[in-house]
Amino acid sequence: MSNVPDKPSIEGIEQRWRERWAADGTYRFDRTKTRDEIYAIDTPPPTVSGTLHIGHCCSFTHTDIVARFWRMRGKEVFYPMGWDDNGLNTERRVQLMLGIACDPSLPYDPDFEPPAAPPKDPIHVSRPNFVELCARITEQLEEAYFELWSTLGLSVDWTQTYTTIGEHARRTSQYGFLRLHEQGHVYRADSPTLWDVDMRTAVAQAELADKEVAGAYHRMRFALATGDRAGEPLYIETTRPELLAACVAVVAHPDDARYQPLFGTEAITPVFNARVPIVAHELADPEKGSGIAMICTFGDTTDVTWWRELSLPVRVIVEKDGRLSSQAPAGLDEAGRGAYGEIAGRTVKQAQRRVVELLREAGCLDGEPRPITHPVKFWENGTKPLEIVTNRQWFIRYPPKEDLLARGRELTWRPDFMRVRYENWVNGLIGDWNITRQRFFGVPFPVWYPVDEDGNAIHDQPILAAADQLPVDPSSDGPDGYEADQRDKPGGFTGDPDVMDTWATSSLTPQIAGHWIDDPDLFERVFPMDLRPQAHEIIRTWLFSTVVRSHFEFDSLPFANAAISGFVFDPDRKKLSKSAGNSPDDPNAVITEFGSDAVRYWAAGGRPGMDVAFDRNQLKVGRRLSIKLLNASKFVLSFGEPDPTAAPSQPLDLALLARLGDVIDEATAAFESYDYTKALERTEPFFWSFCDDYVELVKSRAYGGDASALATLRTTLSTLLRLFAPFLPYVTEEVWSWWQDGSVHQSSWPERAEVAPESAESAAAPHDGFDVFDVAAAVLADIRKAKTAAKKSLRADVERAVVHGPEAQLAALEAARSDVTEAGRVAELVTEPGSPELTVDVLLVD
RNA sequence: GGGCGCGUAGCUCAGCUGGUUAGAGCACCUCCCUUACAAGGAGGGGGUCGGGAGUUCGAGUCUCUCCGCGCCCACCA
Repeated sequence: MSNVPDKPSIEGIEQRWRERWAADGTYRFDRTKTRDEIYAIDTPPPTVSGTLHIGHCCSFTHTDIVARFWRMRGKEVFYPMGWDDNGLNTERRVQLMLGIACDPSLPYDPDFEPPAAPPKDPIHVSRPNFVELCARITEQLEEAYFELWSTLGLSVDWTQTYTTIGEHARRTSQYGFLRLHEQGHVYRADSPTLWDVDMRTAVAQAELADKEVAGAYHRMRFALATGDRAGEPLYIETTRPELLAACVAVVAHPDDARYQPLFGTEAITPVFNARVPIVAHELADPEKGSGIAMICTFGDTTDVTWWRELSLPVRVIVEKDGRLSSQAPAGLDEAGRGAYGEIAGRTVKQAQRRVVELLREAGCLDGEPRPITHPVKFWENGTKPLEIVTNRQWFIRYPPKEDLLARGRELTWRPDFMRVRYENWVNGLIGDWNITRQRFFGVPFPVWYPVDEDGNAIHDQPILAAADQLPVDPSSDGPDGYEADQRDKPGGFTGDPDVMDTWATSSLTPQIAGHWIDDPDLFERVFPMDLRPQAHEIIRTWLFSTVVRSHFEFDSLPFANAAISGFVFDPDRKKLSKSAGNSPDDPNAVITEFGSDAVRYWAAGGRPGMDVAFDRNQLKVGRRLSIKLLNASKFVLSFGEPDPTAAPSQPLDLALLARLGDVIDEATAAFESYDYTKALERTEPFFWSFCDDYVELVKSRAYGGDASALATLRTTLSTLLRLFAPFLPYVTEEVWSWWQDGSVHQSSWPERAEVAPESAESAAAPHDGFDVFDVAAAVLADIRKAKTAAKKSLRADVERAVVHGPEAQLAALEAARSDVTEAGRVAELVTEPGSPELTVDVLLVD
């Protein structure tokens, strides 16, 4: 065929075909299809504030492989792409990249440009400037992602894109909030909240990470104030002496005999001299420290539990900026207030140092602090330990745990054991979902509050935006019924200053991508979706929150299958470096070196849920496979087109096709259970065997124009290209274009019946289970072995080959006799029945 | 502390409901420039399946236990 190049090459095929696919709309979604004809994917919107690395290529390739399979299988694939540019991570990224910080009190400067290099001290900019710069940075990053995804060959419909900060997402997110409010699932409360003092925002339970940090046990002497033992010392150990002034009680386990007599009496704190009750609670651990702990408002989440369950007073000293408040807390005597004056306004760290000195001076520090390391809660991307402050926050009330667990069981997890992560998380839920962030680059709450005559916001009478106003920014838009100049005035209104956490929006990705609020017809065609591909570390956030929102809004799962991908490690089993650019795992560099198909081949080796090692070997193998496909295809096509009426008839050909039929069945079954790796593992060895054995065996007939051979070669090639197409979209498309019309990616997935009709199968395996192909290939291999052992070329002539073996195998060999003698250059082939094993004696011509 | 996963040739991995001498690719060694491909081809050596115990006629494959690695969760005094 004339379209076959003389020297086929994989260089540059990415650019050529991605342009062609874009021009042809090869992956365009046809929305006229109905739900049962559609395969819809809730694509993970990558965090564009992150850095591209080869790990991204891995999991996104997995999804694309699955998408391509279902498309060929006849489904209309809905494959959108989002960019997660919303939220705290983006802000942090932008602050670091540009060296800026947001100060909402500053006026907008339309001419502000950040310096080329980030300055040492951050430049303070207005909120509009800050948001603008966030948008600018994310756009640049999104472009880089788009380039990479396109080059990698993701069959995304690029007309179906969204960003989690874009207008459509904001509107959907705000509408979702209003719906929750309407249904009573959301409430506002003043509550102790985990707080990042650097970013100055609340952080949700789902965003926590423990870090092991150095600390020290300080053994402090309290004094008993009441009861029989008044005046005696009481020793309490703490890692946070700076919170001593916030101590509201001391607590021991109710069964702890050492402290039972003290319950109900009071103690006096050292230095600050506050009287605090001695209480009992089963969360107190007799094994830790001295077995009796001080309860502070608030040192950790256990303090919150104690404070809540024991109805203790509040004595907060840590402010939102991580410094101690200027006002001494209640309950201190005059000396105590004096002591507090020395730590007021200091950072937590400075305060700790000073409190220890004060303790020592007062003789209340028993011994020296004992250094330890212990786990401390951080925001997962933060650098300072979280503090707990009280603040007014919006919460989503979780559905009952039983309902959530039932949803988890209803969902098909791939692999199944990932369900446990979800169940662990659900079972460990504490409190409700705080969706409030005191940040700027996020979706604002569509809420205002009336301002009373004294100028105070009335927080329990929120004014909600109307659905048709959305999206609103309450800091610039006003509520219906008010004039703009009434903002922040007595009798006027004020906007809710906060934004929603990123998951409050990301939990709506099916609704955003499927256009729930503005295209119900589309939404009905794609929801609930078929597939949610995602990483396991965000089961507790993204997957969980999406299930919650769908449960509330639709009383259903948001998707039927969750395909959970593993991590990518570098060859030393360490996590991949995050540095982009010149690192060895920079995806663009890897693609340039090996080709997109090779990267996809490597990625395809990672089963759902399994960690994947970054392995240049596999990339090399993938590249080799791609090149082999080009060359083998060129060779097969070089024999010319068979007569249209030609059908495979020779036993060897029928045997090959029967085996191909098996491969189709296995690959199809594997794909249907999302085991794309197995599908590839079945196809690949068949292909190599086809090249090394079958093609060698039929060369002679093919050169002679034998119709059976030519038909078999072409049928097999067509089938192989389609079996490989989900994995190697470029090279298969390239070859397909040489001799077929249209795109291989729009062709149909092969079926056994096309290659191996029943009649042919029975003809192919007539020899007691020994098929002709196996035997012919085995004999050929023995002949090659003899030539190699004799250090001869494979073209060396064989004078005589004697094949010993069971009659059934020899009969199978007879069916392909001339193919074997031609391929092996055997002058005389003799069969000797009787041996239990197939062996070949080869006599070479000198 | 609880849970999940993993531990098979130097490396990356297959080995289904237990059953003949444990497989593949890469790497390594030897050979072959053969008219699809030398960024190729043909062949070869190499593992007692993390350790131990058990069930069984028989275990890489089931049970228990220990060791190592990774991850998730957990109330940080």
